[in-house]
Amino acid sequence: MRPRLKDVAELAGVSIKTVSNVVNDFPHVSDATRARVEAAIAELSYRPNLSARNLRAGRSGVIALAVPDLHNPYFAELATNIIEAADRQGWTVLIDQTQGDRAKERVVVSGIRDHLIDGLLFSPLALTGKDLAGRDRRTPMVLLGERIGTGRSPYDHVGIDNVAAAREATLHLAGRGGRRIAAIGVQRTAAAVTGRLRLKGYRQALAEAGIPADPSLVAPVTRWERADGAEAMSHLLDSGAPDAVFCFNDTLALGALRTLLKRGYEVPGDVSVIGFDDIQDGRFATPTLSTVAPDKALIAQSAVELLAEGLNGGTDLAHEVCVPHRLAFRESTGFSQE
Amino acid sequence: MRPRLKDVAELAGVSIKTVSNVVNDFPHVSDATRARVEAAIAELSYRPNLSARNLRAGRSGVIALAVPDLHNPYFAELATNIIEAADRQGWTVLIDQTQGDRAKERVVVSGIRDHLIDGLLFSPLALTGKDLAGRDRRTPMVLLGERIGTGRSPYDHVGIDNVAAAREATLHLAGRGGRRIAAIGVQRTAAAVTGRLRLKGYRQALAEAGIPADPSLVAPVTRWERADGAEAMSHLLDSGAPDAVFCFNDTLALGALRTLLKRGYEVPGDVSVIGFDDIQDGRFATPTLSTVAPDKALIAQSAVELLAEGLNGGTDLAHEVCVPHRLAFRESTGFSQE
DNA sequence: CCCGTTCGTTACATCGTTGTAAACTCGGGT
DNA sequence: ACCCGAGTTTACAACGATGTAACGAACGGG
Repeated sequence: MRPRLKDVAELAGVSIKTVSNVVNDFPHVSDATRARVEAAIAELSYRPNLSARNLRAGRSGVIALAVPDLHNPYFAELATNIIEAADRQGWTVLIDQTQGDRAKERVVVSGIRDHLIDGLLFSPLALTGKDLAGRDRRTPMVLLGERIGTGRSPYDHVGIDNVAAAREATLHLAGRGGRRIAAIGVQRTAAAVTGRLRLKGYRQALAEAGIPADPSLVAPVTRWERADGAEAMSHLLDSGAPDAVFCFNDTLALGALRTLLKRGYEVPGDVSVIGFDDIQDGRFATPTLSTVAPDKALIAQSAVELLAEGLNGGTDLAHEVCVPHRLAFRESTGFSQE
Repeated sequence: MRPRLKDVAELAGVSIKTVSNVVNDFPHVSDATRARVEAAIAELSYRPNLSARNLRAGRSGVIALAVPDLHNPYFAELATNIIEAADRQGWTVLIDQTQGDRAKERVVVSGIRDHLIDGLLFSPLALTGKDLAGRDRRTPMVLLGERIGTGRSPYDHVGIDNVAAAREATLHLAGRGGRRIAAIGVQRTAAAVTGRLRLKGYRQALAEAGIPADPSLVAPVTRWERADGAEAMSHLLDSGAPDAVFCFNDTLALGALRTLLKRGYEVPGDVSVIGFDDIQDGRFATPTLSTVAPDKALIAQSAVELLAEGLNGGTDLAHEVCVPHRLAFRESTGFSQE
């Protein structure tokens, strides 16, 4: 059996509470007693039982991160950042994968794990405002990515300015002489908020650059994965090749790149490509991929801080954090460095 | 406050234990009582407190997965598979990132989380047999990837036959006419077992194919990341280009590919490339990357099953599971399909 | 020399759940 | 009418840690 406080206490010849006091670094323990207890702890290699401690404290020291899929490099990188940020707070992160499936996302917000976790970082894809409405608010939650529902949400939220970022990316393509600028990534589902925002930014930029919007240049996809990007690019090429493509994320862009090169187009010679997310893969693709780079470390840090605040009572007002982004210019839009 | 069994019991007018019996689906609860209790549970939206339950049961329903880094697509994909397999067992997975850092790996095996987790799936990079020796064996552990230390290990292990796989990959390159076959991925650190095994397979294949081993074609790296692959490839090209390259993982291969294309080499025309791991990125690289494909789903499934067995007492004998692999032939070695 | 103070240590109750064993209810057999 | 046993329900004691309040010892001041 694992040693308990009681075992240590007996070995050291003191009471259970004194051992507890030593373990928790409480004052008012004489040096002699402390030394004796520490020796006993070492001898038995005692470790506090977290279940018991959590039961007593009403906390578990574990937070959950719910993302669609770790295969997706963006979420894998985000998860890494969040695990690091949580570590600095002394928290352990437990990861839930929802596959962007609405039913699974509902389970996650429903608080199925409420007793196991102190807080939830949630990056939803398919959820609507309604799904959130009935949520039991005893476990704090911070939303990552897009806001959900209309109007004021009672939940903290960390995201980036998608419209502005998409606009800048598109303007960058236009600035390089793009006239037939395609967009890959709109989705049909009602919940695809991010895609709609990026489309909005894309359109704003076209208007600003005085380029007429051509609906045939907006390629829909079902998911945001390489295969979808590849396929969408294929369709675009079949119906009159664009001279620039803004992909709503890097994964789509890598798929598109693949199709372009396979079909003999030069990038950025014939077609420039820019993505979104700044995943590591893009930096080593051929050509290297220009992209919108959100500050992922800051997203993670902010989210964890908001959660900490929510745990300590926090304010009733929901916070909105908008994390800055920058454009990373690489070979796919004619730059050689970075 | 969150409702407890006691609150439900009072509302339903029964004892605490009866509620507990209903919650746990015990027999010998009359239909009338059951209905009354269930109504009370629903009304208060009661959920069992897992800390208390775990304290009582001595289990937590959580297992830990320790990997070097989720950025690394191989581990991200493995993690996904493991989370799914664990889910089927009713377990939640908690992820630790070690960065391949020996100190952090030591912390992981030392059982720092022993009270929080029921078991540990561990994919070590830097650990040696010594580090494992002192481990407290009360929490079962399954090693993923390479075996550690020499001789019989007391731990379950799931891996693949690296020597055979590397041999096959190298023979494939030789079969396509490769004569100057390079290898990228050996590491200097003593703990880099996987690299040594793959090197062994590479050498076996060369011998078998009657190709003299040329030490200048074996490129060392510090880590197994894209940048390292790119740099190693650069050195190889500077000192007399090879006509084929076996990279010890796909990430290295993607980096090498990048360098080759950048410097004007054709793949597979001038140089064939094969990797190891079958990460998704390789399927959409240009050209698509041939690779050794371990059965990741089976690795995950086997590991989780072994852990389950270890938890239920299990046998004292350590299990060795060798999961099959296959070669995926793609464009980087002259195939167009798959 | 006694008392009040401070410091160090202790016993006890408590967190929410479940296993054990005992108690209770009720109908049927004697 | 009474007992028995199957079927239900209950009280109580754990699981291991920690907050509370109280205790004892040592010390200095009056």
